[in-house]
Amino acid sequence: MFLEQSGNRIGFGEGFKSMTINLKQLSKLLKLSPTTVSRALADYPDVSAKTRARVKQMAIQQGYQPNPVARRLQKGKTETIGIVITPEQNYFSDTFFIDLLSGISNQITRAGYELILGVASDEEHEMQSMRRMVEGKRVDGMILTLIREQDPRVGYLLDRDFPFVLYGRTRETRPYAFVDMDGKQAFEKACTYLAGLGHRRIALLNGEPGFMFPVGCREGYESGLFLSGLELDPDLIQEWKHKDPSQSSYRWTLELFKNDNPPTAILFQTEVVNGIFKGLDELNLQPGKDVALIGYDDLEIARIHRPSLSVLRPQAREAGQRVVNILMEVIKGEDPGKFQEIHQVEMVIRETSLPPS
Amino acid sequence: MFLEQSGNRIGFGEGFKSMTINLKQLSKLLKLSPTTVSRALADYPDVSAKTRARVKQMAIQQGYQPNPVARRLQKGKTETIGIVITPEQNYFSDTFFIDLLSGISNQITRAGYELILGVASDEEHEMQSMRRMVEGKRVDGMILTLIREQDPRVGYLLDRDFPFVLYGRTRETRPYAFVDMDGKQAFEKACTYLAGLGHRRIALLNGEPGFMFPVGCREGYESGLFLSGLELDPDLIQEWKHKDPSQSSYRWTLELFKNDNPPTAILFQTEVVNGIFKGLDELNLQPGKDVALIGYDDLEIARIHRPSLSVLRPQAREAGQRVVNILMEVIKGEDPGKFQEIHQVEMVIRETSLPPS
DNA sequence: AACTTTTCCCAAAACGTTTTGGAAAAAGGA
DNA sequence: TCCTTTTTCCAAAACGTTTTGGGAAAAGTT
Repeated sequence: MFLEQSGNRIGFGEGFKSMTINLKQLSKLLKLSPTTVSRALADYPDVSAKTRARVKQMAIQQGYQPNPVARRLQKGKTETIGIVITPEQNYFSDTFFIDLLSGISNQITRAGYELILGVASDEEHEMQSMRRMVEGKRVDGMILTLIREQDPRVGYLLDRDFPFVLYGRTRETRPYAFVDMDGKQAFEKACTYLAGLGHRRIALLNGEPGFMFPVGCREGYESGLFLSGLELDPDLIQEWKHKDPSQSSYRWTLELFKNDNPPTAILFQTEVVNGIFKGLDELNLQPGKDVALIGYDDLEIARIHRPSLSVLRPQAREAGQRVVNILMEVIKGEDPGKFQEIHQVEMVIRETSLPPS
Repeated sequence: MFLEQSGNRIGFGEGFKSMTINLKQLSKLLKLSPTTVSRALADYPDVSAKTRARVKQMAIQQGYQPNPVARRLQKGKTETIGIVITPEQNYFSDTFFIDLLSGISNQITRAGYELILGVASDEEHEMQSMRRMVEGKRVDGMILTLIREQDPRVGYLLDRDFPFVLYGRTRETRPYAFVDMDGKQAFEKACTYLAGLGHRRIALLNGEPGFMFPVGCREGYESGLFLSGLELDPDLIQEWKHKDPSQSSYRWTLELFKNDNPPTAILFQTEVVNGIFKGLDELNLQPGKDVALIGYDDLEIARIHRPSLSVLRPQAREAGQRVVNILMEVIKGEDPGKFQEIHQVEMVIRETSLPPS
């Protein structure tokens, strides 16, 4: 009733004619069964060294590569990891995120997996894109970034026992796997460093509330003040908006110096350094000289600007690789609670962290 | 010899237990054959309206979604599109690229396809990542960006008749599909506009040679000068480097004004505006007042800066959507040569394009 | 009533792998 | 020599769809 399987078909209206060989054809060439060929390539011990070598050589010669789709069906795995990004939040354009993505992508490729990308315009589409991946059986695991304090994605994935790893943390009592930067320790370190230089009025221009990262920054800042015997002044803490980082940070910079007792140093995310520079410029204050600055993230601008910006430098690439390695373990069935990593952040002292004048 | 298929298996050491129903289970519930259920869901005419409705309702109620991996195997398609990005070139961090990616991703999702992402550190890994996708049968088509004048990727894909679409163009005689921005027309427009304001010395700070985009920019610039009856002065054309855009553009800005007869206007890619601002600042020249500026790409900085930057604004999102629609046609077997689109670029006049003082 | 056509459904094949459960052949042991 | 163990290979099943090629029942047509 049906034609004998012919391997390569001539496309009817199909642009691309596959030139590649499949397992059945390869096994015919070798006068072996598909079973044996498959097992030889997978280094099973029940195929003799001689035939294994013969199979491998022929496979290379013929350029054979197992069809990933067929393998996925048989293995019951998609061999695919999903990630959803939200460009609206002016986050994706940071080089640190690209580094993270780069680490993730390379490690995924190394594992023979695929990374599929969703781009969502807002929180709702972000969830929708993730659900498509999860409920549509399109991925084996998810990577989440830009974590909020209350993050519905985490609850969603925990509820259905779906493997995932956070880059960051959230408020959630159930155990889950994450890789996070130690923002607290970083800001504490920066704060005590500045205090050690003699600064007494240190300001914090923090990220938008609702996200988890600024929480750690603030904790570190407060702890740093405390350790240095400085008092916390609520007027010296401001928050910029994700919607327009430059604009809001610019305004807050001006605001900070309306204070009767203005700061001599500012801690912030490097992302908003342009707004700060602009504000200081307008106030005729020299960065580094009149006001010490330490930013979180070592962006290009930090190195290029004169004076160059002292920064806290998270190792995003390494973190990305860890995220993937952990996710692979979780997919294998390991307990996610075992994988909770907090990475140290190094401080790079450049030209904007001098003692107060 | 084998167990009757049981649908959901209990995972042994597997983290995630699929809670979803498959076609066979759904058909059993409906007391229909899998064939009929499959055809009902696909709106084949040979299933009665009544059962079709019944099937669809049950499918929704049970949350049935066909397993994409199984469908791909049967259909002989991966339903997947590949793209490789190279963060090193400081290109990926531009919002215009994010817009492009956003358009691409949304349109791909709409088609029920997947977007897989490769991140490559250099040209060699870029090719390697693409070959993995193509030769490993992991995608049905490729999207290429950041196109070089001589681009080996294009020849590679043409040679094996693999579907692809360029965002941009290259030097290649064989027909291929592309969507490009009309950089030539854009720069011509900006140039004649400035000339119309009375500018006689207009400089071009162009992108790195080797890439295709700067070629069009220069053509448009030269054509704009010609149309305005202005002579071309090679001293007014400089090129910045992808490696460090800010630094090189800063240096070239200083260089331009060492000229005996310095420019009164500069055309450039907005990407490097920080370098230019810094250079002008150092020369005590006010942007917009002393030197007119028009940048290509409407980045955040262009809107936020005071004075705000006049720009050429490519519609990256729309272009991304077109790239996907075209790629779908090419995958279907349409002649790629039919799809060669050049999109117009609008000019947004803001505060940096005044007549010379 | 006896054909012909249309409507509606389905069993089996196919996509290309990996895994299962032997089985034949070779080697070892008495 | 005969039995046991080890080595080496393989046929068939399974993954979950879609497509193929009917076929039975219902509806029209003479």
